[in-house]
Amino acid sequence: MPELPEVETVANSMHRRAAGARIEHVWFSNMPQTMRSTAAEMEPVLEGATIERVRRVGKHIVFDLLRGKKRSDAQWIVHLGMTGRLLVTKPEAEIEKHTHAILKLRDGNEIRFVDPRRFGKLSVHRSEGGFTGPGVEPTTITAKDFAKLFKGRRTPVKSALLNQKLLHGVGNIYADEALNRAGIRPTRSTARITQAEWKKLHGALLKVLKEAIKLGGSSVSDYVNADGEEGTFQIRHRVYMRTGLPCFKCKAPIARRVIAGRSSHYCPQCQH
DNA sequence: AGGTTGACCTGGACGC
DNA sequence: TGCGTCCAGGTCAACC
Repeated sequence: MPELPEVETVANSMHRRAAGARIEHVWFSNMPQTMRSTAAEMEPVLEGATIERVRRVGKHIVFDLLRGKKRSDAQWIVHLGMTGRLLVTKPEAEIEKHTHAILKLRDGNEIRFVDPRRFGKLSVHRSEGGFTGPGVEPTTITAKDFAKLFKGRRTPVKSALLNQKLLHGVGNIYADEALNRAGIRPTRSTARITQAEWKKLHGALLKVLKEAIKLGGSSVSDYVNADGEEGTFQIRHRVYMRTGLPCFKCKAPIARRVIAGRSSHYCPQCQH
């Protein structure tokens, strides 16, 4: 499900519902692949802590915690993978298949992590400055720094956009949508993109991400926010999952090609 | 060192 | 109805 706009929507809705709540008890499924930290590492960090803030960093959801009145030295990090959902529910709500974590809150609600494909990850993070993510934030980077990020690389621009160590937060949908709006083919080498095109791509990416955040993200199959509500940006998709359908601008059929193992959608006439 | 591929998972859609 | 194939919002380790 989750790229920057979806993760931001989940983090914000989770913050609204759970900020200030105290965690009384936690439970984790017996699925070691989902736990980047062990249950034994996470339990003492979470139990008895108060949720100070929930926010997005890249594609990660960061829980800032309080121990009494003091900031905890540890943060709880949730990565939704492909199909992860982080929900606030009443305790009597049916426990769905593939539930991997339940946090019981003092206010009576529960935070639940549900993830059928188990590509999601739960972990504890400890460091001086807190969790900063693998790369740079696409929403705040300047056009100049954006172009600099990709300098000296020889890879399809699509692969570069998906590289979380450079920009973090951009995934398959928004990479395709930004490239379409900038008129650049996903197969183009980063080495042969002009300054003017970098500027255009930066602008297009920013615009697409902002608009998607405003619409609560894209619900393609099963993505929902912490309140179980779907996003609506999928109705604005111009290329993603529109293979063979006519381009909205020129009517040419949208093409699909696999780049870096991910299907990439583009207009063969509008994107060069 | 940087770039690409396949593995990790479940489940839904589609063809026969 | 069922079975086989392909595909899906993401990362990693293992190769070139």
